[in-house]
Amino acid sequence: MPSKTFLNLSEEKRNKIIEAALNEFSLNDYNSASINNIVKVADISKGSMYQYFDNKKSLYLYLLELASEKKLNYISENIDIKSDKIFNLIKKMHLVGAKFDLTNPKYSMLIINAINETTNDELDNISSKLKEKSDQFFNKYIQEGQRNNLIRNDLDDELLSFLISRFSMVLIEYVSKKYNFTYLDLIKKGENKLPLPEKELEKILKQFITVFKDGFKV
Amino acid sequence: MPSKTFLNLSEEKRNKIIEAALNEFSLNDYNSASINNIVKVADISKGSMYQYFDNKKSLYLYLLELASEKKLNYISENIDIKSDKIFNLIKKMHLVGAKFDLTNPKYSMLIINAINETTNDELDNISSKLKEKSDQFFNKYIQEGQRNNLIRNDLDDELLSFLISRFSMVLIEYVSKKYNFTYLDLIKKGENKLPLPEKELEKILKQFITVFKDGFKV
Amino acid sequence: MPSKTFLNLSEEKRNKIIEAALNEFSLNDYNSASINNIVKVADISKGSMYQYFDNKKSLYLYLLELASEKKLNYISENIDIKSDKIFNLIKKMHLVGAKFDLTNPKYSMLIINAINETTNDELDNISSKLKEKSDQFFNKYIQEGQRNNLIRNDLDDELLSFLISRFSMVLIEYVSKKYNFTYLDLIKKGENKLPLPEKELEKILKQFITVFKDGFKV
Amino acid sequence: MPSKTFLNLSEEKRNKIIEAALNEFSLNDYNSASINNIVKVADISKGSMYQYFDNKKSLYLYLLELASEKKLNYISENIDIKSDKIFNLIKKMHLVGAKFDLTNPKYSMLIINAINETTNDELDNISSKLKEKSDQFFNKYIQEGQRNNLIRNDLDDELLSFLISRFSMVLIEYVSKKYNFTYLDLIKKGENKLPLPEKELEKILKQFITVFKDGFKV
DNA sequence: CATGAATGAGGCTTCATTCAT
DNA sequence: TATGAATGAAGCCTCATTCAT
Repeated sequence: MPSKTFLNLSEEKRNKIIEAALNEFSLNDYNSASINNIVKVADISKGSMYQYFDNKKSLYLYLLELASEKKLNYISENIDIKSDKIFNLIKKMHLVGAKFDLTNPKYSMLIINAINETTNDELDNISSKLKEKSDQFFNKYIQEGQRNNLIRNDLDDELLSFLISRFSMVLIEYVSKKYNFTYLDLIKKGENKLPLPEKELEKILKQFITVFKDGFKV
Repeated sequence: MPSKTFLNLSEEKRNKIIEAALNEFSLNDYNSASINNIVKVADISKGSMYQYFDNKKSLYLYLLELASEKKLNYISENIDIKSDKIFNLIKKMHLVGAKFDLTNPKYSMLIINAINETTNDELDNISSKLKEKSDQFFNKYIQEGQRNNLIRNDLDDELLSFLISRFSMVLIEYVSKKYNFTYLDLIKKGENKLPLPEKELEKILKQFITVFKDGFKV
Repeated sequence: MPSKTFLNLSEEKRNKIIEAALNEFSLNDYNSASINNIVKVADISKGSMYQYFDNKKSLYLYLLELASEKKLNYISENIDIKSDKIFNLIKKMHLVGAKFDLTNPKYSMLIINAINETTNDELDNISSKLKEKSDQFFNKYIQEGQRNNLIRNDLDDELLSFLISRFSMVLIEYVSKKYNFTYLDLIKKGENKLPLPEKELEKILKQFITVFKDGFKV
Repeated sequence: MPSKTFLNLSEEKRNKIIEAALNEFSLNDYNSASINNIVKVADISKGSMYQYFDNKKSLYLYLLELASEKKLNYISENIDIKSDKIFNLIKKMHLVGAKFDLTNPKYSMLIINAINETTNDELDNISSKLKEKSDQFFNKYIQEGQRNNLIRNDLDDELLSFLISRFSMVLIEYVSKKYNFTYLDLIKKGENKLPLPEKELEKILKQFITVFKDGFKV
């Protein structure tokens, strides 16, 4: 979505722009985010911004793509898809995903905000698309689990992947509630460090997986 | 939150205003919703609107209260809290909740939008408050279930209620995905009728409950 | 300026309205003062206010008249015009005037604000009129002093009365600066009590009179 | 306070805007002055104005600074501080100040209006600040006069400078009263020319100084 | 005589985008 | 390629006043 001009920019300048835009779009929803603010913070002219990106939407979608790519890369770099049993695999996916979110709160928040953009016509259902993508990602593993008789077959695979997918989206919310911090704090502080010991994160995930595997009942 | 002036209005006029505002706030997030639009549709002057409500926020919170009240009333009228076993009770709650959402899509969408207002400082964390309230509502039943040894005690009750609570928020999303309609359609058409047979709704819920009760595993 | 209706009101109600209006007009200049606010605080309907007074200006001028009258009464009650020598008389006038201002800050502030209304066409030069009135009041005494050879005759009597008159308008400002309080504080606290010992007020006035009588020079 | 954008404008355009704003703020108090009016007269779009200045206050403070600077420059260019005896110096200061006011009525009126802004919280006590500055300016000379035994030491130097300072603020008022013109006339006509012979101005000032030096008494 | 609902003009401000240089 | 000045629609909100009941 960005012009060649943008891609030819020095990395430093490009990053400054991305950083400024990321900040704005992670702290505001699409409509409330302001291009004016972004160019001010990035210290570039408005004309330049519109030479790099056709319009607000284009910039937004580019950032979103960047964030998605970054997250996917992080996950695929930190997980060994094949090695494990299904429930362990799912646990690891969530663990790695959560670690990405917590150490890249701006990117993560951007994606969350996009998922919340349910009413904005201008963005052609970006929210639905993102959710669908996530649902389908998990669906592969669910189906495989069912084929291997590790996951019960009397339940709709779409339902199961929907559940897993949605809960991957609120996991951080639970963690932050339990450990008393907010995304906003993480974003404002700057990032990089886990706000809780990894062991604790794993404990929570273990419980999550137990629920999904065995259910609530005694 | 509304002034006496508003409450003294003829019911017809009051409803026209509520309807117009509801429409705007269910189709747009808080910032994007426009008072100008609302007064145009309600066919009143801007000055009047501001004699009814102190400001945009006040109108919004009033609508939200209205919606919450309406939903709670609907649920308490359609459910017999005491009569049932825990998992049946939860199933019924969700069934009734879903029925409300599907037959009152504007009110429902308003609440959903409020839950998505995670970035708007002006609304003093309305999203968190709503979620917290829902979490605590379910927590009571979870704790009771644990006391009665119907729900396992080795899992954090907050985690379990968090899961149930969040699930109640996305249930309709799954239903609409499965039955190929969208909230927007329901809102635009006008309301009242379930867009799918109640039996089907129950079937879906039965599966959901099975998952929560027994888990994914074979 | 008020209607008979207003004058026939119970004293209590009338005072409530006056008090509310006084508050608004002492804390805001004419344009910024809001009838809406006044009726809200006075707890009467807008319709009533417009039955008591033709319009904003009419209410304002009424209050101003009230304040002027009150101040003049206070002064004439607390001073024995004839008994004294000219400079003593002037000193006493200022002392009494200052005491009125400090114990009736709302009325006083209203008058000060009116004197500051130099740009508002709507008020037909109320500021000039008030100043002129004050100038002429002092002019009588200056002329008499000159006739009696107590005040030098080589200086324009208008200039001298102008100086005395303007000084009377800023006296409180100096006092409040010297004694570290503000009109706003007095108004907000409620009134009645001198914020400094009367002796101190007299000391300041003694100096002032010395200046006017004998000048700066050694 | 203005943006670079504004400073980069052609002098012609910049002056047109300043002129329009000056007009509005000299003829109206802060609250009553209208940005809408200004942009209409200056023939620019509202959006442009807000690219030049952050907000109304910023524009206002810029004009005020401009006016203060212009007046100070005028005074320092037309007076030889060192050469004179104290009372002569004070007379000259007032003469030069009065000449500035009469030949730059818009700037002068703007400052006077600012001094009258006693009730507006938004302007953070601009009135007090301006007065204090003036008081302190004169205080230096009063203190020096006292050190050199030209001004009596039995009177509070703050009181003396307060008096001189306040009377510098009303001098023009007396002149215009005596010579039958108004600021408004000067502003509306355009400026530049003294509305009375300089000799006459000097005569008035001579009397003023006599009062301050020698007092009223025979 | 009291009420209070209705009004619409006008207030300040922000916005995404364009285009001549 | 970069710039930054220009725009005008739209945002929320306040106001003094009127008039039917």
